[in-house]
Amino acid sequence: MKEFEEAVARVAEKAGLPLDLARGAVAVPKERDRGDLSLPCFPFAKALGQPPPAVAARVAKAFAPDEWLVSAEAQGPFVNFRVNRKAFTERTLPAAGPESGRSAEGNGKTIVIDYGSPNLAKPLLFHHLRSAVIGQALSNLFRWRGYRVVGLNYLGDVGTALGKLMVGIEASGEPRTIDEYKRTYVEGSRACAADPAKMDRARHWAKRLEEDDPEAIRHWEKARALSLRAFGEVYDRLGVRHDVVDGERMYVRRAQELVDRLLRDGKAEESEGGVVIPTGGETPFLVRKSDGTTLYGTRDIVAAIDRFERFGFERMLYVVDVAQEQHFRQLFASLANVGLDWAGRCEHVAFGQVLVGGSRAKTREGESVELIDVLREGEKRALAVVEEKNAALKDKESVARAVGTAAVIFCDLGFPIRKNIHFDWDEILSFDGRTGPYLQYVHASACSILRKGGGAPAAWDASRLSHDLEWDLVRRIAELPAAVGRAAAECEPSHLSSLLYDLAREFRSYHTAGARDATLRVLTDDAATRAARLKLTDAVRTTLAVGLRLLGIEPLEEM
RNA sequence: GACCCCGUAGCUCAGAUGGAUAGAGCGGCGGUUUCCUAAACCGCAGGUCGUCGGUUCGAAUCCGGCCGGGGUCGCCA
Repeated sequence: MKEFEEAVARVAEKAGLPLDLARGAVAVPKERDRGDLSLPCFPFAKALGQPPPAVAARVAKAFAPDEWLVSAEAQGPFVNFRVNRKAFTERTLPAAGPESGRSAEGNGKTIVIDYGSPNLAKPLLFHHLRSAVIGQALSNLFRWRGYRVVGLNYLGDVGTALGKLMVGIEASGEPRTIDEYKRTYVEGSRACAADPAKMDRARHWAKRLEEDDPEAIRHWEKARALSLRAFGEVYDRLGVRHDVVDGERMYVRRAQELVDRLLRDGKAEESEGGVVIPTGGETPFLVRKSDGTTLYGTRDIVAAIDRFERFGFERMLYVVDVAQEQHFRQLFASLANVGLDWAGRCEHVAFGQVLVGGSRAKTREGESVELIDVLREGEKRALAVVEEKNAALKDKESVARAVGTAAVIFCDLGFPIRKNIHFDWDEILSFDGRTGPYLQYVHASACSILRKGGGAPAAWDASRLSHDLEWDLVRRIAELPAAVGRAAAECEPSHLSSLLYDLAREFRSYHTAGARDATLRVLTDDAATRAARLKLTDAVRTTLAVGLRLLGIEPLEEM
């Protein structure tokens, strides 16, 4: 909290150190029992011509207790301060409400987030999870910071994959259900792999679709409607929502027009039978193939322009696999090179890949697992645990579904997104340890205490929270706004998930300490202590709930 | 070959702006349930932070070389 850090800086100033340098030096000790705030004195040593320990001693000597700080102790080259716990607690706990971490920093700014990007007529596979879940968390985080967010799903709805589906349709007739579509696609895809003539046929269909051939469009429309329904089932479970659903096909015509215009304006040039945009440092960006058709990258340029015109964004994030880093570097360089001054507003939020047995899961070889199957299996396993642990619970099915989903989501958001994920059923669907279900569990146990204790009291006395375990929790709760801010600023939800896990673990530790020592129980006999502890428990509960919702995980009251 | 990422405990990974004894989870071993949810908690074992060098009062963190792994490198998306 700002006031307390400022108080430390002012002590340093009193000792004759430069105020702005002191402000930047204030830190939180890594070992929390050393103190609440610290001042490493190395930066001042040179300016004052004194060794750091001497500076530290000098600062400690200049200290006098005030309403913010109660003690200062020089320990070697550091000065460690203890804050006025009562004052800090009285500010922290009331702030931990349902609006915790919210800010207005993004007011008036629009951010477009492109996440999901499934392909038509193909099921969502496990590795599609990442873009959707990370993108949704970023949407939530930026909305919480006051931005207007446009969550955009950009469908892969052109290209030879669609052609392969058509080949399947020609062989086995028009599919009626999603499962039939899936089978038809796989059949068509296999046929094309085995027979070059079929592959040509698929390319032919793809071209017809690009040329707005009515029959091709009719198939496309049906495939689109059914696919969206199938995607919707998965997205609903994951809490993934989009504001806009676009697709590549809407840009095919404009892509050709763009290439013509760029050629006329001298922004693009012919090369080896195709057309490229020079990108400076990067490899030239191919925007038209020698057969005259455009590529997805061409459509990406048109899409970016279209989105800028439609939404007037301050920033646009592409939440896409790290393997496409070079593509996006080329894309952004191309946007800049054709003279779009807002090119710098586009960013690639790159996440790691899903590995199966050490190497990348490939969609085409069918190595990956269907996402819906993972979610169903998670629900099944969670239901078995619920039956075992809490058979009397009502609504077991929906709890099990929430728990299974939480496990899957936390695999994506519990660690820095750039890390690869090793696919393993038991790892993905683990409910033990540092997992989504653990966070739900701790939240549920806090809810349980509050139910038994009659909820959070209106009046409470912060000085009753005198135990170190309680102080740890208060400090942790105070970190939420900064964690949310940093998660959004760095597009890194794990800054938030890490804090939630630390908070949950410390609360659980506190909770079980009450089992060994009855004087530490929240629901203790002394009314004033009980009220203060209930307030603390409620702040923990609320902080977990707010954080989990931002991650897209449902906080459960019972499980 | 070029460019990008990565290398921390048996396994999977945390360690923002360089700072005081490098931390979790899983797995292993040993404890804890007449007590607010044991999906938990407490304890123990386990690390030359790939390697060599540099910058610095101080390096897992910054810079360079090397070794090892992954990714990408215009006519797929």
